[in-house]
Amino acid sequence: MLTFPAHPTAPKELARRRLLDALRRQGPLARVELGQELGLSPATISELTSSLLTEGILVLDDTSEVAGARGRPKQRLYFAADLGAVIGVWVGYNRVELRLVDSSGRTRATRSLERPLQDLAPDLFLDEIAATIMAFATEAGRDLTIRAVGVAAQGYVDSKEGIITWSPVFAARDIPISRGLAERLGLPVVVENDASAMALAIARRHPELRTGRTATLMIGDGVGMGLLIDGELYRGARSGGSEFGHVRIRRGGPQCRCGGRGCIEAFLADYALYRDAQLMGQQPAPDSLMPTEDAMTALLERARDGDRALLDLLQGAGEVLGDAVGILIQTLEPDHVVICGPGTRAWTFVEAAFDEALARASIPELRALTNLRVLDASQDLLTEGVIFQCLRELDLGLSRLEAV
Amino acid sequence: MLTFPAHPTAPKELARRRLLDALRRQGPLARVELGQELGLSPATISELTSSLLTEGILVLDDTSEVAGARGRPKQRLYFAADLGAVIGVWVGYNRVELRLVDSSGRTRATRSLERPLQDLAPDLFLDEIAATIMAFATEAGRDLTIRAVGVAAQGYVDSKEGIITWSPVFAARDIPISRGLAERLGLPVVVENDASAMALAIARRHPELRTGRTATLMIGDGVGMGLLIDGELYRGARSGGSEFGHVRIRRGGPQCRCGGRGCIEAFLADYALYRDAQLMGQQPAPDSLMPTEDAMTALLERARDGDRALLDLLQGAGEVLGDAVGILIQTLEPDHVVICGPGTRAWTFVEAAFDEALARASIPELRALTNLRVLDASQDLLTEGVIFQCLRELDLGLSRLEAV
DNA sequence: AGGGATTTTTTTGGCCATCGAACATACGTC
DNA sequence: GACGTATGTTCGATGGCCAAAAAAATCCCT
Repeated sequence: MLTFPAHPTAPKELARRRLLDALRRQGPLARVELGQELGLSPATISELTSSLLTEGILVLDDTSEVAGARGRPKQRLYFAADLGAVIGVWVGYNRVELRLVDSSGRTRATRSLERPLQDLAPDLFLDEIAATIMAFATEAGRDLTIRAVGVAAQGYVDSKEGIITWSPVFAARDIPISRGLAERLGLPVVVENDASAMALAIARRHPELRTGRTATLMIGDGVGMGLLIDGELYRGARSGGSEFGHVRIRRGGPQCRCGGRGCIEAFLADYALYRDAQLMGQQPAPDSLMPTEDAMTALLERARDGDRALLDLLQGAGEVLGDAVGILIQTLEPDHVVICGPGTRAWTFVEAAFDEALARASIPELRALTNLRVLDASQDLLTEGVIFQCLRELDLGLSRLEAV
Repeated sequence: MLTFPAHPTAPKELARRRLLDALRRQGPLARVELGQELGLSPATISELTSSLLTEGILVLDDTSEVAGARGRPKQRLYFAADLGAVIGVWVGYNRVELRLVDSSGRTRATRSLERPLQDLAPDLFLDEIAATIMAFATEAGRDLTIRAVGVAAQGYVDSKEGIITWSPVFAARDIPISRGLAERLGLPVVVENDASAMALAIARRHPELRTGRTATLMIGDGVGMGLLIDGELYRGARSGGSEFGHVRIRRGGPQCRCGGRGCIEAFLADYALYRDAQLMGQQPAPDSLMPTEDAMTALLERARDGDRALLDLLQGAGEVLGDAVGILIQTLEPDHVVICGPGTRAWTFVEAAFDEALARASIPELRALTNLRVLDASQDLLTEGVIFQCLRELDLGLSRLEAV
């Protein structure tokens, strides 16, 4: 199978789809809860779920028992684990993260590879990725049928067409990820901007972020932003994410990977901090390679030891971040702003300057309406987010009714 | 009546509401067109419309005849004109615009008043506005029942609660417009940010702006931004609009009305241009009052005559505007960006610098996805936009079924 | 002029998704 | 062990919606 099933149109299939999607988004739910969620009567829910149960699509979920309540206990329902699996892939500058999750959402295996891909031509790039996925699948998913693959990548992604239009981490442009991988793997492929994937995954863990507007700022290899409106991804002009990291926040500022100058990313991303720190220390400027995790830990260590110049650098980064969040608040007035990613590891050294800059860059009345939080979210969530989207696409197929 | 009717929940009323809303948004439509729009069969549409016609809510619309087509001609339907009227009010720094529109959307009267309101205390402010509306209603709407009032204002508006939380043009804060006017007028009141109202009105005239994301930048007394997603208003944290004009785009830039420095508005708004032009001409800085329309025309005249300093000033404004649109594109990736408002009158002197700045401030691949247009939209649209929202709220009442 | 051709609108009969109400079930509690 | 409470199921009935057929209103061609 190469493509995902189409959206159902028949009324009954639509109801099934809404029910399955509610389960996917809200986790295991009892029938009464589904009824409230979907605005349907217990009778209708009972009919829908009984067929889904006999078809083996749903199962009773014993793990999430709520004891101590009066009355007949709730029976929570969730997806069966034997409906196949999906693989989520995050492609970074010189690293690839893989995750295999079964239909019930349980992670079966993960893998992390150091593998520089940035200079490959599109075809070779696709060959490499496909081979990596295939190897992972045969090794980790022996007993499972792989149903789909999700890819999260930095940059501007057209997730409708499945193309990485432009990415700061690949030399090639307009890489047809979906088509290319689908041909090589014989599976449907979802492509998502990595910050969007992160936003989705975080919202799954924090239900309060699923109502209203949540802007999730991810700082790491680059700076990305994912915007959720009532838990659903806001998609830009071509179904892509946002390139908030390349908002030019300082005129004539430092060089950025995108070719511009003074982008937010050029102050906050790992490579930018590393580059500037090296320069300050009179050490030769590194070539454009990404710093290793060890190098960044060492940098943090220097800051902890009170390296004045480095602390100034981080303070400058905090200022830029404050201005950036100011722009977000003034432009979008989100209910929640989440700052996450590896870039938050230096938060203690950044916070003061951030607060001060944000105070100057936003109107107090508006700032007060926005709930700000800094999360130490692990990179694992990137693959989780795109896998979640994959599963939702596959659920469309499950909502189809078999002719009997 | 003080409040708007609640959203219907019964299935039939919901269908009526969807039908009426489609008519309100897409203008007069034939039954077949309604069927396609709503995904309902001709049979269902026929049943729904026949009752709406006998109830006198809809009428046949002869004005929009399409000749030359084969087959039986379409009968377009639209709202009857005798279901009452609404008044739309735009409250500016020292001007109030009024418009009276009947239920069929036809403008029956307009009025424009010079009336400084900015220094009044909330209660007096509400008294003034209420008196103005009342006078206009008794004079212009003699034969019509006024059903509701819509208010468009600059600043951060909580349109759910009907409060102007913060506005650069009023000294007072948290003005309870909805409640205050509803008490004084005995009518339900809609409050909307003025740029949002403008965005709605423009989208009504340009159907292509109703699909995808449209960011409408309005430059005039201040700088506002309204964001539409598939024709529907994006609402921030507290159902407000956006205060994009107070994004701080230059550190330590010129003073802004909001108290900050270097806001977009402080470079582009009429008062800012006027102030800076006066300063340049060695003339005494004007007090904080808004320039009159005449003063701005004179300014434009000086630019046409080749006043070097003034042209530089406008060029600087163009640069800021380019950077601002760059931020919009990088953050939201809208399908359309519309620049409108009185501030566009100097466009010829601004354009070159704008283009250059925008090119530097955005990634070419993303910029290419955004359709940019500059519209010479008149201020009249402000009242039209908020009236449109009023009518939609009132349509909720029409979608209710009478017990028979 | 008149008889298709074409498209819109109405009418009719029937289906099926959903619901209300009664019933069955499975606990805690006293 | 009876009662209270909440969840889940069964069954008959409702009514929103549709497909198909018919009617209506124009254009078009001979």
